Amino acid sequence: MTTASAPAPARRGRARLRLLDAAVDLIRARGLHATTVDDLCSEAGVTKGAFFHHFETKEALAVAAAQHWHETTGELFANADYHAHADPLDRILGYLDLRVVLTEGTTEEYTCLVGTMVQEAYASSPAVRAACEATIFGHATFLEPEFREAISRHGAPAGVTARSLAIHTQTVLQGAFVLAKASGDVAVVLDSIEHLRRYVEQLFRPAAITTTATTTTATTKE
Amino acid sequence: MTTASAPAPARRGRARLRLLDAAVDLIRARGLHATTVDDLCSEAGVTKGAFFHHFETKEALAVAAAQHWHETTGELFANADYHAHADPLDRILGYLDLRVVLTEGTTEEYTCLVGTMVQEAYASSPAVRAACEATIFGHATFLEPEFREAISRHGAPAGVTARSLAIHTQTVLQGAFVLAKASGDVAVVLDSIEHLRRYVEQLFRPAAITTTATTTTATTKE
DNA sequence: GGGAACATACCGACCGGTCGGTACGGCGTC
DNA sequence: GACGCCGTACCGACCGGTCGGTATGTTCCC
Repeated sequence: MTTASAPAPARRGRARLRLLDAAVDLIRARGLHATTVDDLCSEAGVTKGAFFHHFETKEALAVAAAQHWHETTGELFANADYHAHADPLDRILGYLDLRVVLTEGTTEEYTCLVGTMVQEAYASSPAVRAACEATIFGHATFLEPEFREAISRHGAPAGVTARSLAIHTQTVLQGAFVLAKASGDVAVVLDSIEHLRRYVEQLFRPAAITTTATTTTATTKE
Repeated sequence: MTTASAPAPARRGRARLRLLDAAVDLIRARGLHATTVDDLCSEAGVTKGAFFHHFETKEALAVAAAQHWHETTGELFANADYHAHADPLDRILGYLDLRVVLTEGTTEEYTCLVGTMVQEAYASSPAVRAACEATIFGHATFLEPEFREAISRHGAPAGVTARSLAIHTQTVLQGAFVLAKASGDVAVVLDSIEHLRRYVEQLFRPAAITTTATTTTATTKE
């Protein structure tokens, strides 16, 4: 067999990654408990033997999937081009714009793996809970410097900290995913991001928001 | 055995309600799929025969539990005394104060049943999803008149509707529950409610918020 | 006495996990 | 450079237990 030829699928050595990708897809759609090991194996195109060769238990796969999710999504946001803005507020709004773009596709495609998993596992699996916590709050930490710089540049009301704002951003997104799953409509995500954007702008650029204004920026429906 | 004496628990005739209460407790702690019918029966102190006498399937119990949750929590908010405020903004802030008070207890005691269930069931069970949607958005509808009156009295930026604000309030709460489960700390709920309160105040009473002020209202930690 | 409200025993499917075995690639040896 | 060797990756049949659901009583109340 050739060493680096193109068309050969080279299946061997990829079972772990295929299982992690399958886990991200299936768990987001069905939840952790409803996703069986056999489901994951058939979705990944591997056998049960391969599964338990790479992961000691199903719980261990869930932990690894959370880390995998953290790495892949972290890479996505780290490479985004909204970081180019000079004003930290523009970077924050650019982040929210990116979150809007990322709502393309079906519900199970744009919602968050760890937000789904932690609701099921927070009380039953300390390892999964900790992995989800690390992912969510790690992402908040990633966003924190932008808020810190925005506060030092534009000021902020008493009690408003960069960390708290970064976490609140994740709160709004996770909550929006819950309501999107309940309604089957992505519009609620876009609406809540819009409210969050308005809150941030009011905090750091209060002149831009005019109460009872007639500015034609209504993109949300209803 | 006496017919209607006081200390007798009068167990007969209450299996359905006991099962619904058990479902609220167990599903919030373990999730829907991880909660078995046997778990529910032993928690409720009834047998499997009673379970399937009252509910055709486990899914039917989940739907009924969502409705039961809707009724009991709806009663709680309908009877709350924040409705006495004359200014609709005060009623909204009073609602948020009540949500803060309701975070007493453990995580599984203050989090939301339907927010937990819908994450697992939105794709697999249309009936459960619809029941959760009705509960969440029904509660938003309950809150909507306050925002409508606040807008008509105080004005609002373009694109800000009463329904969207009521839904956004539920978004923040549901998201806060997700992060509270991930961190095991209720503080994130209080912090996000504080941000939401600040957003609402900025919308309807902008003079109250002073950027870079030194007002000593810092109740959140960190 | 008849029907609603339970209780008890049980079933078949399924699920997480095990285990003996196989395919493959690299590496030292002569 | 062919060969033997070994460790890793992977296979798939199988097992013990669990789960949702059923069938068949039994009890209570009108």
